[in-house]
Amino acid sequence: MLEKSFVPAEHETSLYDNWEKSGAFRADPNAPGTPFSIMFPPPNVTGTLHLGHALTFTLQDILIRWKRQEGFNVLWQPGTDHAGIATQMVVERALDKEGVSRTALGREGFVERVWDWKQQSGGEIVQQLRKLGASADWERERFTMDEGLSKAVRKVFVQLHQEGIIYRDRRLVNWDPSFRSAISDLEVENRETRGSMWYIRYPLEDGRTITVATTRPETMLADVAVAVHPEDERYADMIGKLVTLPLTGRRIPIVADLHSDPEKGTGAVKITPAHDFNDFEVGKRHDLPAPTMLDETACIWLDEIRSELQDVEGLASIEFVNSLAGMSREEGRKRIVSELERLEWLEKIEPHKLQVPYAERGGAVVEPRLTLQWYCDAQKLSGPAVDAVESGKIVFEPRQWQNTFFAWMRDLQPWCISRQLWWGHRIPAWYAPDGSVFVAENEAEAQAQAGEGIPLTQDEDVLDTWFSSGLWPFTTLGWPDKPPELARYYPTSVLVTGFDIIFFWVARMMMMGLHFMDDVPFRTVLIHGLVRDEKGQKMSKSKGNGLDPLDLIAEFGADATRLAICAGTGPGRDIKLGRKRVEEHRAFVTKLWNAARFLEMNGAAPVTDFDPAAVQGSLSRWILTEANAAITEAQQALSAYRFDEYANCCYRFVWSRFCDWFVEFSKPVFAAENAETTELRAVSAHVLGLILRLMQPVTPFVTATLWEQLGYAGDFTAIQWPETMSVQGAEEARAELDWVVRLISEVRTVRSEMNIPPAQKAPLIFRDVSPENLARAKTWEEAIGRMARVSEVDVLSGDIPRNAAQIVLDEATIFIPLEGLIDLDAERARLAKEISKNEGEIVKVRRKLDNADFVARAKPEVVEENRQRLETFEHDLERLKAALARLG
RNA sequence: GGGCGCAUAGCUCAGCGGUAGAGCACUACCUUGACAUGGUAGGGGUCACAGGUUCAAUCCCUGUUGCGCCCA
Repeated sequence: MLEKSFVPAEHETSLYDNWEKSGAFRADPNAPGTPFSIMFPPPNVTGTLHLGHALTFTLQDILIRWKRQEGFNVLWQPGTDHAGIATQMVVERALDKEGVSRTALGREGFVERVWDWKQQSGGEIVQQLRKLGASADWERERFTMDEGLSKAVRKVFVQLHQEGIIYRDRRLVNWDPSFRSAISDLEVENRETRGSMWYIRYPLEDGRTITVATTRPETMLADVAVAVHPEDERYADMIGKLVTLPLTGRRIPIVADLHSDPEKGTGAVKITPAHDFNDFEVGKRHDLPAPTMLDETACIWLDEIRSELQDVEGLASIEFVNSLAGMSREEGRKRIVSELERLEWLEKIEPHKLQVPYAERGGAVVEPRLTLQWYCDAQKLSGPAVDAVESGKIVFEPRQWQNTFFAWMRDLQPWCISRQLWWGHRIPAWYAPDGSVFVAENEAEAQAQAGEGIPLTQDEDVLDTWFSSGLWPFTTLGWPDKPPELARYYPTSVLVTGFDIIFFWVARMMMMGLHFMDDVPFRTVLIHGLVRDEKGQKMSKSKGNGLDPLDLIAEFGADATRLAICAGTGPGRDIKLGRKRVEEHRAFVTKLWNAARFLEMNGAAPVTDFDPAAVQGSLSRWILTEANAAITEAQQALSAYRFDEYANCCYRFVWSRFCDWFVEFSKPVFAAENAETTELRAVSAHVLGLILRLMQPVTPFVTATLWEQLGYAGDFTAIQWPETMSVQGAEEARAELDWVVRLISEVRTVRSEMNIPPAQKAPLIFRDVSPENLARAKTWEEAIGRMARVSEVDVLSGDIPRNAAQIVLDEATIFIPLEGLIDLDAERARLAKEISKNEGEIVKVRRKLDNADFVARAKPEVVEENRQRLETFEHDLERLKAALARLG
């Protein structure tokens, strides 16, 4: 006997453990079946489960479980990435607490500590994903720093280097002065900030001055030119002249460059190539030097400008500039501005809004910095990826996201892949004392290239984490070896991820996959939205509006959490989620549980060899037909990645059909104990089984619990997706039950509107009823009686009852005599309302049909449909009017 | 500044060239034997605004407004 209610916490853990132990999630490349594979978007190894994970992994699990049921050879490949910066931060922070510094520990010792950390507390998230029910093949779990994946990374690096796609270059990068590392331009977030525009006068040698406007006055220490627009008449005769830079006394030229916007500021801008991306380009165009004046921590650093410092009375002072050394950029700015003010070279300060680059991780203000780094020429890899999307080999779902992809791919910048960190894949490049570089998969090969006896040192830097993530779809499958799973599961079927990761990861997997595997990494890219709170705000720790999915699971169950996510996931749309939403969906789990309990109490149990085609009863035939429709709809919804429709379809069938009508209609049959009862027990058990199978992808726990406790045959993890059944007399059964449903609904409505207490039963007296419909009413008399509070079903003989409510249902008029109970005025008002509704419709339909253009041009079936509607309305109207007339 | 998306019931969202829908919330009634995490019924919408195309527009096109996101 099932418990009174389903308590998820009592079942989830043991169910999941059993599934995992039994190997239910295991992929077998040697087994038959069309492959269906999904790669985990690897979460950070430092990560803990948040709702964004819950969303993406729930959707993936739904697809995976569904495809498993459909008999595909399924692989869901799990794993985590090593998250270079994040992990290094976590471990450094732990070391801080012990009073140990990273540098004191040394590189080897530190990396060892990171591995220790990973062993102990890394990968918490993969445990949490189990709580969600994620049915990944955990035996295949991979980590981007695994030996196999690391080997692949080295191989890829070496090959791309040989192909000239990876190279070393000295150019500006986004530099995080707090981590002291280069970061990707994708990891920089530009925030609009209120700042100032400083107007500084630079003196020409002829006594004139030119005023430059800048948002970064401190970088003037490294100015190498002033640029004006070539067509700006104000400055035309200054081009080519020299100005003396205040503070440093350096003499720099005024150059003409299109970069200067005459509309902005004064139209004259200072050029600091080593500290601004635009200025860097200007510097290249005019062959200007690019001295740096900030060190790796963004403090003022004079080594590269010291030699040119000069004292100029009232303008420049070596002593002053020297006093700035080692100051933070913020402090340096203050000192420089006040010195300029003191010397009267500062013209004015205006409030100004500007974009300030912040590091997404850590939040430091990013500084452009001129360094030597490794780059990947992504542009050379991009062609095939763009082709793959254009030709439809890769399909974005929803499709519009391909535009975002194209826009980024068209404007690809060289990808800086080196990071000044210790945790990550160390760059496989070795240097000889003379500076020559040897790129090889290991030191021995590098040594062979360099020649014996040449001392080599390996590059200190590591690779961007996304470099290894980009290889994920094939390195997790064993590449560069060629194990069977690589051929079997690559290309993968669907990639599921949020739109925020299209550039970072999706595009890079495409480029790498196509280059090294010569085939796309996945066929479909399913892009979903972000999870927001109930008010539509982005969830974040600082706002404190975050919701822990583990709390939701603990309180409402994993099934309810998954249902809420599934039902709320419209195509490509953000999903608003709160506790209340999850609570609502728990009600559905409960409803299903109770329906199953009812059937169990009434002796319904699975029957082996049950044959839907042999079913006789019309109620049974009807519910089987409805089940067929639900199966088809669910199938279509999932095929189209319409998770909302899939959930909706489950709701409609289980709640609005199965529970609301089928279960209610079956009560008298169960009570009767006859041949029909036996059949109905088998049918209801069968349909419940279909429901469990239909809903397994979204609510695996409650469905499995019911499956096992009610004694359904076979291992739940191996159950199949339901197929539609052939049902005899489906149309007749549907016509019959639909009529009874309409009758009950009408009677209920009338009684409710007349305020007739439910305890007061009343007969139904039919007039002008067809023999067929009368027979239906008689067959279902007991159910009609209970559900519509009807005492008996009769045919009118003799006079029309006085003081009766009247219902028009198809050909029949039905009287509900309620002498003394109904308010005749209310009944008149009700009928009048019905009449006016009908009349309104008739006017609308007539207007159409009277329009010659409509009849001539509209599709014939539309015209016919409207004629039918008119007929029905007129027919009902006539009877309703007669009913009203009878009341006097 | 460029691009994209959204605007439908109080809320969250489906829909879509021809009858405007669901869930929640709300109102009334119901402790009837699966379920009060429930049942029954009901109210509630110029489908943002203005043009256009069409026999017909919530739906397609153009513009406007408001909101959100991405890129510069």
